[in-house]
Amino acid sequence: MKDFSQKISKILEDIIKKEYEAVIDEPLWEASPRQDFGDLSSMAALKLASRLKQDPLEIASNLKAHLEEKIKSDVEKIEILKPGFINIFIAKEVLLNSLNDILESKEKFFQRNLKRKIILEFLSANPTGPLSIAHGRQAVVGDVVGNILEFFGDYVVREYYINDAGKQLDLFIESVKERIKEINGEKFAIPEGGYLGEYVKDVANACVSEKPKDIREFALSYELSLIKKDLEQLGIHFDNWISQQKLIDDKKIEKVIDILKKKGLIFERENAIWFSATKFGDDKDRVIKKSDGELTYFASDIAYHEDKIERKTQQLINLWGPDHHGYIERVKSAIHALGYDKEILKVIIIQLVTLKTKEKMSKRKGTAVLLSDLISEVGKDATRFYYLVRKNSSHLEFDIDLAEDMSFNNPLYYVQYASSRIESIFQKAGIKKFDSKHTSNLEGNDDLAVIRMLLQFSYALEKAYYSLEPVFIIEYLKALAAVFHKFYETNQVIGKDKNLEKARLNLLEGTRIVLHCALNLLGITPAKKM
RNA sequence: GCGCCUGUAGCUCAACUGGAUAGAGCAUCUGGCUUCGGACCAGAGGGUUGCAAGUUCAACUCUUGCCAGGCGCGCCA
Repeated sequence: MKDFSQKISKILEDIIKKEYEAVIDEPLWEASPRQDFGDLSSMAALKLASRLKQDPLEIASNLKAHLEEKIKSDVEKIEILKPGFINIFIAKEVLLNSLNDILESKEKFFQRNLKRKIILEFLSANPTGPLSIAHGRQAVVGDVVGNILEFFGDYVVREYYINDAGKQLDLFIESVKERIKEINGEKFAIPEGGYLGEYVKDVANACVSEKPKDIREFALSYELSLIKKDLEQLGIHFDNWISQQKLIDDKKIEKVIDILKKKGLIFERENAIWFSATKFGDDKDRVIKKSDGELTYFASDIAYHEDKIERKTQQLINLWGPDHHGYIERVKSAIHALGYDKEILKVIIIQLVTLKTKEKMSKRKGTAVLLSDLISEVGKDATRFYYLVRKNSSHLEFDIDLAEDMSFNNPLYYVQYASSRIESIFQKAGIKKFDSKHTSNLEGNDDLAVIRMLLQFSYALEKAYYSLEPVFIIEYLKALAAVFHKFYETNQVIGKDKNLEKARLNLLEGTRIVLHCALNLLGITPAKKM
């Protein structure tokens, strides 16, 4: 079917080239793989019509004639509707062959081999406290985006940038030191703007019992280990942990400042060193070295991005919180100034997360709602699933009651229930192997509807891949589960007709393959029993 | 003041980047269990897509101006 879709776009291109090329100066559509072939042919007719100021119906019927000639055997019928839409109905044989292809190649049927090297930086939360529910969304979305990219064959490096230099960490360490004094019964005072959360006392207590030589180092690794523990709970793994302090120690920042200086993009004002960001599209010039001689966060971020690009990377993807959107142009202008294409960096802003049922959470005094509390409340799979149900740019309201609801109101259960039903039938049928020769016995509308839905997975993946929006996988899973439940309701699998039974077991196996593939991409374990 | 996100059915959200009668779930109402798991399925009602103009064969989608909510505009990170 993937081939079938490509076949049709190829044929359309050829027809257009032959018949209409003289009047078209630019390509009709970009080679965007995001549409199915029906839309593609309709678009061709409608867009041609608007370019040529001709009747779209006429163009559509011309295209139809050519298509019918080229792909007669693959198509049941082609129809033309009102303004100029072309509907292509795939022949049964093509559908059945596709199912057999899925049975044979499993998830490889849907994979690609794109082989871009991508550095995916996400989360990068300050190591000054436990992860919040907002961090959780960034972590899960980042992880799943990575899975989707890898599924299409990209080489993905998952990277966490540790802000272990600068004022925020200093303040945190000061706060810890004051808490240690408190534990030791000494006079103490949390500094202005310092950290007041209960968790600061946990670190302080650990310091008192472990007596580390370097409190700063100890507290930092203590917090990082808490973060890693939360991530482990969610099944998330980072390939690289990049230390900001190390970039400073390695003189990487001096290096990029030198480059910029040679380009005449650095100037001094009010005892500080500035970068002329406005020359590259930013709305203000930015400080790189403060008047007290310290480097800014921005300065090390320039060095960090330069470092990432220098690692022979074709694409940088950063996931940031909504408070960083003003920061995008700043970093891009620096990338541009260093002589790279600023489009190498793609930033995804992950919008805020709120809780619908806040009272349920076992909130610890003085802290925001923690990711770890959420995970222990609803579990890994539900946490991951509900973090993905909205577009990245939309606010997410996490409904804990719904996530815990053991009923069909809960879309995750709806999806998992489909998985359990399939497993249950397999068990009852005692099936071990699937033979594609039986597939030809499928003929009912419901059977074919399931196959069509299986093939739609390609388009869900395309959309998710090119938009970097995992939500399309979720939407697809819900649609697949709905089609399956509908099939299940009116069609018996195990029955007297053994040939049909074997054919339908093949159909269920195809469904299982796709279901598992989609759930695995989301990092959710498919249910066998519920 | 400037920038970003959001506004669609009573509620929570879709709508494949300008396409076909704006669709799902919840809630409401109706029907279906001697059937592989009813944690399901079939059906009904419910809309001036925040408001107002504009662009064209076609606008939830693009442009402009308003209205409402959220966030950001540091020599913080």
